Amino acid sequence: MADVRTVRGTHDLVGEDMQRHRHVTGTALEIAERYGFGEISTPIFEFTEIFARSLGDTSDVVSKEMYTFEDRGGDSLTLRPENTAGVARAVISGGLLQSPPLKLFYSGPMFRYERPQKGRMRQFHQIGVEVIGSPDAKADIEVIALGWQILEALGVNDGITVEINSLGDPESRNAYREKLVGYFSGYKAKLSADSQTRLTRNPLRILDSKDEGDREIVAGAPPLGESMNDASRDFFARVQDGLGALDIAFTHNRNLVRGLDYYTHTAFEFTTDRLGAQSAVLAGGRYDGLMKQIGGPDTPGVGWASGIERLALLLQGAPERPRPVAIVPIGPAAEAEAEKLAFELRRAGHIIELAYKGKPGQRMKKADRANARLAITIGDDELARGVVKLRDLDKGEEREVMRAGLPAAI
RNA sequence: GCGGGCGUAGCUCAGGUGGUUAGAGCGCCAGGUUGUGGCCCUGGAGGUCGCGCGUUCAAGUCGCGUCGCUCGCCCCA
Repeated sequence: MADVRTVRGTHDLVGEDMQRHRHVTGTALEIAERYGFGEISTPIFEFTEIFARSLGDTSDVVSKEMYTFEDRGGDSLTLRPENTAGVARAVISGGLLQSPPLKLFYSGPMFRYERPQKGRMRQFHQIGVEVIGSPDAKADIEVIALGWQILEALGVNDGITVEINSLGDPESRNAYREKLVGYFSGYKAKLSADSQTRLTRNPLRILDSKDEGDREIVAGAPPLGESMNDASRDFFARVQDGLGALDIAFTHNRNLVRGLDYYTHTAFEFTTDRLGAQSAVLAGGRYDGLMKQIGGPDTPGVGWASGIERLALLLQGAPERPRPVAIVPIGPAAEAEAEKLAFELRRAGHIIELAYKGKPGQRMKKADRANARLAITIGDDELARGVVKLRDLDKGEEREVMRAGLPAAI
């Protein structure tokens, strides 16, 4: 075999894979539109600074997973590892926030330099939504409901758990961070190497460490709730009540955190145990500090992203394609008539299969393999009489109809 | 970056302890059926056995290396 392959961690999407992919994006967009979301598409690369500033230098994504390169003009550019920063940038640079809230849906490729494994690629695709400009808990509820409904419409919400948590507002969060650092410092020597690093960089992340030893220490850590001020507590209560009123089942996972500074209040994750080591199918939260951090106005936001490949892995089978009608000409005169008929029926909205060549038997076979529901056969006899034969390929029954009445007859 | 598993036809896989022209099923193409699919029969195309080096009279098979894929760790969608 010739030595031509895709770059490690990338895949071609074709056939059933492509159908599943499109089914996910199509379904998601349709439902997002029901919620009043408009679609946005931002460039797949941005100035590196956009991601570095929004994600923070210490995050794994920025420190080791970005595809960064210098273009011919000397600018440092980066293939987007996620899309919230790009959308936020678009909102600022395009002055889109005239009448908040702005509700945006996107889908497209993202790039992270990681070791590929099940449900994880170097080029992967996400769908996502952002509500920008509303500090209201109703936005959090709506966004979670939208995610839930998309998974329901895709038929994959069986076996999915919705976990939510709150980090509180910046005041609560900072108070809690100090408490945590105080607590974990007492166990510093016993923490895993990773968590010792986190202690200075990102203490909240110690809470969801998977290390056994860490977990024992985490179990005794002071709960976040104690550090929350009334406003934060109230906000979280409204989110939970709102989800409860919609009968969306969720669990409160106190160790679910987002490490970055701009995250506030709600954090949530839709998880499954059907994706090997990857459990997150859809995840997001409120990011009230983000817009300001990348140089825009101090504007709140909430959103999520979901991996299309992961959703596609959960899909049972491939979505069915609409069945075509095949035209089978018999003889040279019918050949020309078939092309005219195909054009006419396609313009009338029908899906038409017309093979370029082959004997009638071969064409019938092709019609069958194309999963055609009907075959229209035309020979010299039919041509002379102004009729065509309609063959039902499921039942094997054949009948004659007038050529002139065709678009309506099929 | 670290660890496990696996690389033989388009796909799924056979190929005891090395042995001569490398096989099957599915799929594909054609014929049987010069105006009718599915089922059946017959034939055909398609392989540098991932790549390299080594051991040997002889390597798909053994050894070493390398590349790739895959699963897991970290982290994440």
